[in-house]
Amino acid sequence: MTPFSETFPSGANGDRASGRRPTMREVAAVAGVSLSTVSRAINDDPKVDPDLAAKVRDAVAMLGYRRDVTATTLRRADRLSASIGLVFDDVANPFHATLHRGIEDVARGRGVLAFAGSSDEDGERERDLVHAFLARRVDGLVIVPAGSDHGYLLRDRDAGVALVFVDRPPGFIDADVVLSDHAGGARAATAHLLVAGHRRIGYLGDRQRIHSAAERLRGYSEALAAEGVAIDPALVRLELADSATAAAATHELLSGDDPPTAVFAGQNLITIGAIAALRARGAQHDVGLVGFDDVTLADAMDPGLTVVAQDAAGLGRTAAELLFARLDGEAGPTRTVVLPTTLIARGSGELCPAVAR
Amino acid sequence: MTPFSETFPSGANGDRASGRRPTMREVAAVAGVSLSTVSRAINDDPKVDPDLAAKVRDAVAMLGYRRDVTATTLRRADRLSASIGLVFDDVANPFHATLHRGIEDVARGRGVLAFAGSSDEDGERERDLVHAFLARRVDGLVIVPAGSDHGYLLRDRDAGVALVFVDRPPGFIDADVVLSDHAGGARAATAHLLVAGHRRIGYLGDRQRIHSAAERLRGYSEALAAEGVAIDPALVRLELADSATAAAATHELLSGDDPPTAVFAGQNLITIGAIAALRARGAQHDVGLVGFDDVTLADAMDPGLTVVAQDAAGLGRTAAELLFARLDGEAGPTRTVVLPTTLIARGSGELCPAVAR
DNA sequence: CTGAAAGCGCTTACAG
DNA sequence: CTGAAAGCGCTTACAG
Repeated sequence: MTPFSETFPSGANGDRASGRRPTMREVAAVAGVSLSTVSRAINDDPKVDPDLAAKVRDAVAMLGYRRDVTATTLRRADRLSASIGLVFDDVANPFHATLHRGIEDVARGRGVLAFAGSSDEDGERERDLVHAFLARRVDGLVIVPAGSDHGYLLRDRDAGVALVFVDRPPGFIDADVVLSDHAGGARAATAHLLVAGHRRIGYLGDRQRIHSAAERLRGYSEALAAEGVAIDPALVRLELADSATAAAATHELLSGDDPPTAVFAGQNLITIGAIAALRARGAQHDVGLVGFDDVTLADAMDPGLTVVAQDAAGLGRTAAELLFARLDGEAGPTRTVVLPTTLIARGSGELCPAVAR
Repeated sequence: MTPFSETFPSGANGDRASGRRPTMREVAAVAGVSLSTVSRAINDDPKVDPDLAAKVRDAVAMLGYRRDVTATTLRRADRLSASIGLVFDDVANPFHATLHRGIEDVARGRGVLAFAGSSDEDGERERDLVHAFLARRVDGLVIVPAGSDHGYLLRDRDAGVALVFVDRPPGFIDADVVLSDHAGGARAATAHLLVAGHRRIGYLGDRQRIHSAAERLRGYSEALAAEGVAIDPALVRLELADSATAAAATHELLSGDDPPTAVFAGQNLITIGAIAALRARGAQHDVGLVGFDDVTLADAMDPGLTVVAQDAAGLGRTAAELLFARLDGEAGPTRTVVLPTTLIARGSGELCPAVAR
């Protein structure tokens, strides 16, 4: 920006900068000590003479010096970068964003910063992201797995990269895992509807290749079996990936010969689709509904929406704690932590079956 | 993990790793060429002999070599790290998370990765985060400003760090800014209620020190003035920071002598509080309501929630585009881009004032 | 306790 | 077109 900037004709972007960051060498010159002493002082080495440390502190303040962590990482014996990488389905998805925050809260306490990226549930994008993180020397990775084979991480795990998988287990690699109790939550939701007197309970599920979706279907089935209620395949609709499909499936279920008196929606978007269908039919006060995953405004609905809520922030915090334990040198066998879900009754799950059906 | 790991007694974490990542030097040895040639081949330098390039490619594949971007950054003339830093109020906040995704989508196209962090609307945390990002040599920063003085960034801007502020303008620094048309959106919301016949329109606003909140109040005032409706201070409640406070303020407004026939809620959480209050009074079909910012399930409410929606993903994409334009060397004066909002009518904003009031 | 020197993994003038 | 050498900003044995 200054007229003299063209006196630095180095790289293509060489003239982007009109200033420079001060280096440790310059701090040493100003403080009148050696580079080694500056490094030690900045790293709070207790062996540094207090007077020299003060001189360094002054020089740092005067120059506005800030350490270059990338250079530090390159030279340190442990090669730690104080950075981690996070792979989500989508950073904008509320569940994943809350997970993100849980991880951040724990990382912040250790001065660790997080790269974040979205796989869009594509295994190849997951791997690309992971490789991009590793190229930037992250100390560890928290991954919501999209792909089904994580063998590509074996070499890096053996090189010391800490690894934690969240929400779904990884494939072909042994690593720490943090999960919600999907089956237990689905069991609780279904049992809740059974207690209200429902016997014909529809199930709307996501793609079964997704671990959590398969687990939730299992929970639904187990709860019915526990009460001796036979599973009617006509009441089960799977592979629903968005709200529109879920709404259509709901309409189909309710238009059948012997329709369900209640519906369990196996996921956020599915719940939204089910609500839309129920409202379109004016049936929201007649058909019971429990959804998996909580939603904003759930208690402002009419009736309020009963859900099974996951502790997304808790999943994130737990994942980060496992990750840092590994970085701290914990060497035991890998662990799988399962966090409980919570049923929140708000009205839609407490509707009783219509008498004259 | 191997029994021999204690033969590396270097750092505290020195025995964490049982393997090592291959270096460029090892690739050179395997390929039988010099380090320089490997570097050139990996950087797709067209001057490298195709035969040698092929040898390098093979060695890279055989060793599973991946470049260390931090070392690259240290040595490159332009010092670019292909990383940027993002500061949000809260990565878990839906508006910010969507902003995040918009930025990611543009950055991904350039092979750039993003660090993300939450300021919790605390200026000091914002600055700490920014400094932590800069210590990791980010090329640029996208900041939703929490603090009011960003002079601390002047030196870094002059050193070539690209800077874009989103959602609110920065203080004491000249930089590119991307904003929603908060005043215009609020004007449209208020005008929409005026058209429905409302003359007594309550306003529920956030803390006025927040730029967007002040702008929204301005839009409300201007719309009333344009129709010759005097502003009644008794109908305006400001400094509402959460849903509970907003609900209480709504109750107060509606319990007054000459209550409003409609309410404009100046923000997400405020809207949720207003809905809760209206429902608690059974007034949701009588009192008009428009909220600023869209919400999940808004169309599943009864009545559907009319809102003024921001284009959060568009704000993010625009911010990233401005950032990369600067990194590409664009040197012109700083720009402020204002993105329009959209009014989405769903029912609550189209209720007419009760006749006998 | 302090400093001079080596070197982390790369890129890039500089010769050839 | 290729290689040997210097050096980015740091940390860390090694002497003193």
